[in-house]
Amino acid sequence: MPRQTFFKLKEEKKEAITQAFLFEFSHHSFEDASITAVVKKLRIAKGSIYQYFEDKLDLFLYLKEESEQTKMQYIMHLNREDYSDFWSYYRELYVQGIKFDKEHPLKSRFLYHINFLISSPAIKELAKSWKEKALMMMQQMIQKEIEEGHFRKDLPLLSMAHFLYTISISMGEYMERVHRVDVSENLKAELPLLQGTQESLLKSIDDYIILLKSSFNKP
Amino acid sequence: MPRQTFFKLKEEKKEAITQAFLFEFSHHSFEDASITAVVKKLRIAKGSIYQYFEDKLDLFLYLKEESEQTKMQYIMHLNREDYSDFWSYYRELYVQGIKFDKEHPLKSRFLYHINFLISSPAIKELAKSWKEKALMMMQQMIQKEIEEGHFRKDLPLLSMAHFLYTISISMGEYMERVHRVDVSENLKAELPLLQGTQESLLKSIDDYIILLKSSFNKP
DNA sequence: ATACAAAATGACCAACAAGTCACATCATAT
DNA sequence: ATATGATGTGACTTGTTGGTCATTTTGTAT
Repeated sequence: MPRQTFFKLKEEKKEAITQAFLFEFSHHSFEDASITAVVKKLRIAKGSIYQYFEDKLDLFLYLKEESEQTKMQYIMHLNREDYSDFWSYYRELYVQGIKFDKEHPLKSRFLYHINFLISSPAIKELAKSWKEKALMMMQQMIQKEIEEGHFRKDLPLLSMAHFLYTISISMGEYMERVHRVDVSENLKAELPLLQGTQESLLKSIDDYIILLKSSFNKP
Repeated sequence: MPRQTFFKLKEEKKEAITQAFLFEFSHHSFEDASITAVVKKLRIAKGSIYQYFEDKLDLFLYLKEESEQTKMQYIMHLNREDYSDFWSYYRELYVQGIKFDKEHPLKSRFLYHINFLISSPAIKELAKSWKEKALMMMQQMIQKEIEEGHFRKDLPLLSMAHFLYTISISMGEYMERVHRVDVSENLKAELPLLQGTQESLLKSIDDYIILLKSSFNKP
C-alpha cells in the first residue's frame, strides 16, 4: 500500500506520477522498468518516490489496483442476467472495454501488458495467482452456461476456460493488428490505443465471437 | 553469427554453454538474462563468451536458430497432403512437438518463451517480424483450406489466422496446467516439460482441436 | 625444445539500478 | 516571527550489468 503521503498529494501531481509510471511499466518487464529514469523525466527527486511507496513492488501493485478499479467502473454494472445470450453479454464487455481504452489509454495498456509478465522473477508467483483467479472466474461463467443448456458439455471445463481466456486476452492484439495501430506512438501522444472507428472495432469483435460461438455453443 | 572459435569447441563444451544459456533466456527477458550469472555457473571466463559471440544478441539469435533447426527436424517431414483433413495434420504437428519437448526440453521451453518477449526493447522489432511471419504462414494454410472447401469463408482471413495462432501458442500452457506440471522444476532437472502420459497429453490436444474444428470447419 | 598462433582469462570500465538518509524546504499554527 | 512536523531532495551506497583487453595458457608444427 502506498504511504499516506502519496494520497495527500494534490491530484495534479499524483496524476503525473501515476501516468509516468504506467507508461514505464507498460514498456518494460518489472525488473527493467526504471524508477530512476521516470523520476528524471518527472523532474522530481528519487527520494520522493520512496516517501510515497514502500518499494518498487508497492508502486507496481498500486498501479494495478488503480487501473483495475477504473476498469471495473466500466464493466461492473453489466450483468449476464440482462442478456438473452452469453455472447451479447460478452460483446458488451468489449464495448465497455473500448470505451475504457479510449478514456484511459495508459491504464488500458498497462493492464494488457501485465498478462505477459510471467517471466519476471520478482512477480512470477503473483502473476500466476492472478491468472489462476481469472481462469476460475471463466470456469464459473462457462459452468453456468453449460448448466443452463447453452454450451456444449462434452469437453472438460478447464479446456474451455483456457480457450476462452486465451482468446479474450488476444482480442486486443487482434484489434491492433486489424487497424494497423502503432500502440506505442498513441501511448506517447496519450491517444486511445485503438484508433479504428467504433463500428470497425466492433466488427473485429464480432468476427472473433462468431468463431467462439461456433466452438462453445451446443451444435 | 557466432565466431569460428565457437564452432571449433569440442561438442561437450559447446553443449554445456548452449544449455546454460537456453536455461537463462527461458527464465528472463532478454534484458534481464545475465551473461555474468551464466558464466559464473559454467565456471568459465566472461571473456570467453565474447570470443564465441559478437554480443548478447548474437548469442540469443544463435540459440533461436539452433532450437528452431532442431524442432524443424521433428516437423519438417510432415505434409498436409498426406492427411485427409487439416486437423489430423495439425494434431500430428503436436505429436511431434511433444516428442521434441521430451528430447529437447530446454530448446522447447526457450522457443515457447520467445513468444512473450514483445516487451524487450532490444528485440521488440525482431520479435514483431517473427510474429508477422508466423501469421503469414497461418494465413496461407487457412487460405488453402478455404479454397478446397474445408473451412468456412465468411470471415476475414486475418481473424482466423490470429485466432489459430493464439490458440496454437497457448496449447503448451494448457497442457502444463492440465497436468499440473512445475515446468521450472523439470527444466532444472532436465526432464521433459510435459510430464503426462502420451495419451493424456494427446487428450488435451484433442479437446482443443474439437473446439477449433467447430470454429473453422464449414457448418 | 622452440616458435607461433589460437584460445582462455579475469581484472577492469562505464553505465546503470534500487534504495537510503542527513539535510533543506515548506506549510501551518500559534 | 517562531516553532514544528510533514515533504522534498540528491549525493551516496551497494550491487549489478555488458563488454574490453593486456596478459597468460594451451595446442600444434617443426
